[in-house]
Amino acid sequence: MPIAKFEEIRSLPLFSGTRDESFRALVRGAYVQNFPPHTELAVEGEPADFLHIIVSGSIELFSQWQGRETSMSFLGANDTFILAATIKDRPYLMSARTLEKSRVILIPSEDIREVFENDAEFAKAIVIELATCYRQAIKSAKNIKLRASPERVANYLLKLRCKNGGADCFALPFEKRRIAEFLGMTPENLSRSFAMLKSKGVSVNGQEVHVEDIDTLTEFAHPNPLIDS
Amino acid sequence: MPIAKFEEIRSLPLFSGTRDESFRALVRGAYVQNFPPHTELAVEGEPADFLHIIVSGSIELFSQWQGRETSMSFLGANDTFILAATIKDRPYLMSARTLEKSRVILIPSEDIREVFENDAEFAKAIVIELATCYRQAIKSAKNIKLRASPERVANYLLKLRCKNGGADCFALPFEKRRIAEFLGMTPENLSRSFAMLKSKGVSVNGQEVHVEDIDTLTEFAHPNPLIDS
DNA sequence: GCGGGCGATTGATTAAGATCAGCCCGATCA
DNA sequence: TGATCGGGCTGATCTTAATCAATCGCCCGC
Repeated sequence: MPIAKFEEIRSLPLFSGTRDESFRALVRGAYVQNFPPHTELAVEGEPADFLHIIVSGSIELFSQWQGRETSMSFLGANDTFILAATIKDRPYLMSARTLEKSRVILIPSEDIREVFENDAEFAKAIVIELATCYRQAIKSAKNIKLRASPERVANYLLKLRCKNGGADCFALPFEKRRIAEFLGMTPENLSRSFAMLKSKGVSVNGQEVHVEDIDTLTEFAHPNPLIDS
Repeated sequence: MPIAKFEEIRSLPLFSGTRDESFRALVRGAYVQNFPPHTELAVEGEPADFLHIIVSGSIELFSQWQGRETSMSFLGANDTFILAATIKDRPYLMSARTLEKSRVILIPSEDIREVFENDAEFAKAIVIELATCYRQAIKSAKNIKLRASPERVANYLLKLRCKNGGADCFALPFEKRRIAEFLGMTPENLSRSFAMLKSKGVSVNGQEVHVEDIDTLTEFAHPNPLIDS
């Protein structure tokens, strides 16, 4: 594996404090892999053999039950999954698939657990990462349980706008049907939500979003840092 | 604070590995408090000044948005909250209230963070605890997003039965309206779900649940370890 | 023992969202 | 260039769940 790639990983919050020795132990058994779009990298229920770190591309975490499917989250460069399963040595709770061509580092779970035992700094970094994931999961649950679907869509658009530096014009990052699943609704209803949000100062054409009246949209969405971070 | 109480706490997974010195540092600033039923111990949005550990009683974590409220989880003896906020030094994402008379230990967040920095064993224990909470949150989200409400009720009853050692007769642990909120439905619909589950071999009278046909109930519920643990 | 209050239940109604079906449009490819 | 396929849109319909309203039953205090 190219040294340069590891230097990049080394600087991630998860590894920045680890001892050189520990980092080398992690790297030793690790490998990088390229995946084409729409490839399953992990299947829920299977043992967590590797911690995954995304170098580039984007990945969807999703779950299934009785033939139904729901999107749990979208991940991008430098994100990791699925840490909790690795640490606890328990099966994955979610499946993972690439949304586009993606490059992923895989580190054997056993190595992670061993370094975690011996390197206090690494353990602390993991705590921070897990606490962040946990809080994100809580926010997501609040979003689903407390808001109706057009409200979720409105807040999602506000968050996207924020990620795009506050620009009033930006692109949806994924297919609409993925976004719909993530927001806990059908593609049809996402479409209808976009239609009704026209009256709140948003227009969506294909992947392109135009926020024409941020105040009206914000007033409708009632964004809240304890949900939308 | 009575020494005996701390001995009990000392044996919790979260503290069992910590050095004596660290444990003493944690105990030094801690105090125990009794709360009457229906008392708010924490309000979402406020800074996380204390890690809470429940000695006895039961506590509900809940959230509000725009006048709506939802129950996020129920906690009992030896459970802790809200660890992630304490570690990250960020505001609570959920409010907490007692459901009955409860006894709670409060440890200043700063002490937790300091010991966390210096005691690797404590940090590791926190990782385990956080990973468990995270996985629980994911399971809960899957439950809400993938299942219709009578399915959630059925699986909730199966879980209760399991907690009661597999007995076919047991009591609901909380008021029905709390359970309804937790399961993401109205009390009316919880009532209707109970009524429809009669045909699946369950009868609910007041707080008393009677599982008369576990096979039929199970077949309807399709319990799954990746959701119901 | 008698009201009063609250949670639970039940039925009627309304609203929200899912499903189904038909159509459009742009990308792809023969 | 024309055919095909898949994603997305839209309207109609159906299902689910929320809301509203009335009643019941139980606990508690007077």
